[in-house]
Amino acid sequence: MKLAEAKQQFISSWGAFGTQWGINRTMAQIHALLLVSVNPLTQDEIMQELTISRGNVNMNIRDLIGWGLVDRVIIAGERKEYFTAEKDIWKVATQIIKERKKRELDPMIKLLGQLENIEGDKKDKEIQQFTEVIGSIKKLGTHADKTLEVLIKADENWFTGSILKMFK
Amino acid sequence: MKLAEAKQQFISSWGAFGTQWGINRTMAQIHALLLVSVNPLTQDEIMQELTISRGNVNMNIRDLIGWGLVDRVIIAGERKEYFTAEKDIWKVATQIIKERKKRELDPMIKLLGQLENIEGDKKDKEIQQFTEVIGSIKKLGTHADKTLEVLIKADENWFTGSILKMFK
DNA sequence: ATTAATTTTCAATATATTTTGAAAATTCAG
DNA sequence: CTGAATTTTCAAAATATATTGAAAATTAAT
Repeated sequence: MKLAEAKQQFISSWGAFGTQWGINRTMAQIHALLLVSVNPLTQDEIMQELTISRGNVNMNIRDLIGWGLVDRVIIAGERKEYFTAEKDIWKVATQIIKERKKRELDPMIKLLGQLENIEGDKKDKEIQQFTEVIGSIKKLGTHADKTLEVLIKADENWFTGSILKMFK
Repeated sequence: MKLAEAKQQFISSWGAFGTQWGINRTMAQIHALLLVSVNPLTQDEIMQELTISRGNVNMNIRDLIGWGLVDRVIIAGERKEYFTAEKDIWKVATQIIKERKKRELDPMIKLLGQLENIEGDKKDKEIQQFTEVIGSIKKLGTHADKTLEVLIKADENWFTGSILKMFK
């Protein structure tokens, strides 16, 4: 397979993959494009490469920066801003985990905590089952939370082998 | 908080939570409803409870059955079908993991394998970086795949005991 | 075999999400 | 400070996704 074709395929598939996980297709595609670009790109280059509008690039780039996956790069003597993606996949993964945990898991656990205390007869079958289900989801969530916490803090070692240090 | 209110809140939040993870809101809500229902429900009861159409209930119930999260229940002497959800949250979680792995992670790893072999000069910076990025994503994916495989096969001790050891 | 109850399908419709593009805001060189 | 280059915003338009509801198919009782 030729490089250009493979790049296209990767960008397109990464976008589709993201969609299945609740991530905006274009955001995933921009991320993919920056992952396989050796040099930082400008908004115009991204527009051209993916044939999408300026506003779309701008908004999604900002989101990606918010997710900590993309950085602005200032190139001396250049007026335009450039953008680059973290190439160390381990860092990318932990960053995504960290953000989703913060944005979604933590609030869910908090909510479940609020739903645990139900007024009424503790012997009531309905109440019993409800508290049981809520309690166990919360427990599972809390476990996952702690596990991910450790995972994020762990160093790259368990992700066996050395990756991509050359591009940093 | 009253039970009815808490149920409502749980169903609604579970729906919103699902949405963030690429799961149809209604499907998540039906699942939540069945999770907190002591007895199996009919399509009509689900329609009423969530104020959604018959077709919607039917399609999403079928999806949920496809995900292995909901079962048809035959009640002797009753013409209508009843539906119930697995209440053991550990089983629910492993089932979801298993399905998403099969439906999404495995195909992605397969694709990455195909993108790894690029024609051309192996010394070319573009080609080098591309193969490096694809390779490392594939490696991470494979690692996650294996980890989840073990997780799925493990019994509930993972949940109650300490999953954390693995990453230390 | 008939028919009433129930489930399933799917084209049409409604809703939610994403994208555009031009105007406004900002930045910075001269 | 001025104004051209660049970035940002956001209402309107386009697209994608979910939902409806009635007709068709299936099921099971008589």
